[in-house]
Amino acid sequence: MATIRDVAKLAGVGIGTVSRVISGKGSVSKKTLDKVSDAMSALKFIPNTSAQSLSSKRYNTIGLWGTKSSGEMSRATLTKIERELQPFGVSLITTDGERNSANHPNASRLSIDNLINKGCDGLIIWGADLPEFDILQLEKEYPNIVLLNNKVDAISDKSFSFDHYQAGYIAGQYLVDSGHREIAYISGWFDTTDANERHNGFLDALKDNNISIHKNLIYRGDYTFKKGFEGANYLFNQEPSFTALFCANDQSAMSAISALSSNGVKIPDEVSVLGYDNMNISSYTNPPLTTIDVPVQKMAISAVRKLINLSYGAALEIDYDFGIKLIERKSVLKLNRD
Amino acid sequence: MATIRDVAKLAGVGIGTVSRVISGKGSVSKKTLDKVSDAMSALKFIPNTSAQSLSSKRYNTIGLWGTKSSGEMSRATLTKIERELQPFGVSLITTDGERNSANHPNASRLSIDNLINKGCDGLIIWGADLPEFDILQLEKEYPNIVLLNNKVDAISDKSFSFDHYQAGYIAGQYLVDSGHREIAYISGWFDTTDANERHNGFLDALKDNNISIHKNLIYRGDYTFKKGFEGANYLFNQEPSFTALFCANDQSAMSAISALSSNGVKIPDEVSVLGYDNMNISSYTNPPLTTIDVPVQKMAISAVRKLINLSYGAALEIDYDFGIKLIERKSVLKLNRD
DNA sequence: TTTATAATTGGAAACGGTTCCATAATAATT
DNA sequence: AATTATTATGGAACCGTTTCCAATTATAAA
Repeated sequence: MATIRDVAKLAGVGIGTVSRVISGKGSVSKKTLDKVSDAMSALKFIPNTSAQSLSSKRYNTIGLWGTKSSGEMSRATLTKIERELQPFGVSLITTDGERNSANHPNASRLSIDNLINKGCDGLIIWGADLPEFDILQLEKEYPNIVLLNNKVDAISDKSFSFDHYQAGYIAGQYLVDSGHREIAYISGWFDTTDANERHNGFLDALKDNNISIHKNLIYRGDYTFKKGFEGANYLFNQEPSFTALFCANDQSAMSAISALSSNGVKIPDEVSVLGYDNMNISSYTNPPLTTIDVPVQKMAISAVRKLINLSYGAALEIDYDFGIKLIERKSVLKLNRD
Repeated sequence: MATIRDVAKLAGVGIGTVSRVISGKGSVSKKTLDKVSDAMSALKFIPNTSAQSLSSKRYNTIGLWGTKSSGEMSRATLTKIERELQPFGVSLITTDGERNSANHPNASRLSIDNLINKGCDGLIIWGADLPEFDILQLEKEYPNIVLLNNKVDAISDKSFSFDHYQAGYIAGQYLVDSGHREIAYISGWFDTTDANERHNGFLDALKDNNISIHKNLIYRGDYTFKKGFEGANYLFNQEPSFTALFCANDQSAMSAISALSSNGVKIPDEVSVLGYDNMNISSYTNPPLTTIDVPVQKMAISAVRKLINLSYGAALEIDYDFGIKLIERKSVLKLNRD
């Protein structure tokens, strides 16, 4: 591997000049620039990143910290993030982070520190696993962070999240507006704030309409296909019966539809199903799934852009507004249409 | 940030000793080890990775190179890979690689070089985008690579792939054995070798049974839900009719089932559907999907382990055998059972 | 006790860049 | 032409480790 000194020698210039050529900063005359460029390609010179980072303290890397429970981030979203980074020559280092637990009360922070120590110029904290206090603490020590799918008011400019309460509310209201009164519900986990908000929003909408869900018609799921399937089978055998089913995410909604259908239930004629997320696949279920659109990719993109501004002093435009959209397809029947 | 010299001074030892403590290599007496450890934690010392890499030429990072067309690698698989790496203190850097094209005949190699220059000890080349010649060339210059979902005979010990030809064959044979003669087919893209192998295997199985697919019953898909849906609708309107449909992956199979069902076609009674991949969701379709299991995660894990051996001189056991399994669920009807 | 052997230790040199400052070459101004 | 401002340039010092070797100390053998 050729070094900057080899290049300097071959080009007949000093190492400072070569460095200036590499970085494009500082002034170099056209003539020397050519000489150096030639030498660089003759030697197939490639700057050593470790040396660069060591002396400049810039790592050209950002870290993505998230846990299994951060939610479904598809490869596609990851790719979008990488695409934003690429023009800046920055790469992405991903981690499967730890959650805090009884035995490891600050496992999360430790795994974050680990990531930072790998050499990151900034961090995307994805999901709402980390207690707010810890986030604020972290942000104080290490300001180049950005929250994805989580909101902390004190650093709302670094938060890229979605109003899950409002979205849950809209979901509930939509079922009511469609004339449904007997409503069943397959929930998700309740270990993150966004899950709780969605839950509360949904329930509040019903409450505001003087509707309550019969306790037999609530099934505690975990966002998986499996629990959606099992949940729907469970609910199918419960009393009272119901005309609509809200699922905390599309995955459970899809498998709930399958379960219900295979029990001979006609959807939406006999039971309406409302999902949440708007996954790729949701347009291709039978019937196509009516669902709340959660624009993860948009949020992710905004988050990285903000992080780029923060970490590299760029001035990219940032979008903070992720409107709530209910995508009407065919899985919810309007009972009051006749 | 405390440096190794700060630690050395506080502990009253030389920097070499501190370095030995950090790495755990070389001998250090119990007493000094304690002194140094104390000093390290007192100063919250954390070794600087850039400096370490610069002088040791070890980066503790491996790169994952793949393109959109590499196939569906879920976040779950990525996580599995990270989990294998974690015990070695190695992290993963992912890239959305470029494919070669007319204007950029060696875009792939360039983006790979880019990744290498970021400082990787090894590389996972995921998918079969890269021409075999380029792979061999790359492997010569940079032996720490491993192929995932691709096979190059000359470096079969570094190839972790699945016998797609055989699997395709088994799929075809299964439909025939189940008594199907009128078979339709939604293919995938044909731009990677594995896609072609699967295709050939499937067709050869039919040929060996003297069955040919009517040209109207072949739909060229692209592995997406969308094309699966459109394809099934297309085929539904074709003559002649068919009793079985093979889809090149589960995604298209799922949406094909939806499309067929919404046209009133009973599955599997009227049309059997066979998928390929065995995704998470495939057990929860209606009916549950019969499909070929492609153990991506297993393959990925073996690949990383091999790469760890290669890059860090470990001696992990490697599994090269990824058996082909056809998962019988409910979407294929046995016509000859009566 | 003496000698041979092994374990421990310190620190200079090297890794390959960036930064910064002194100096040289040019250009602009008077 | 002399002076001043600007642009170019070289290279020492530094970033924070690892590596290696010489020197020291402890241990075992004679």
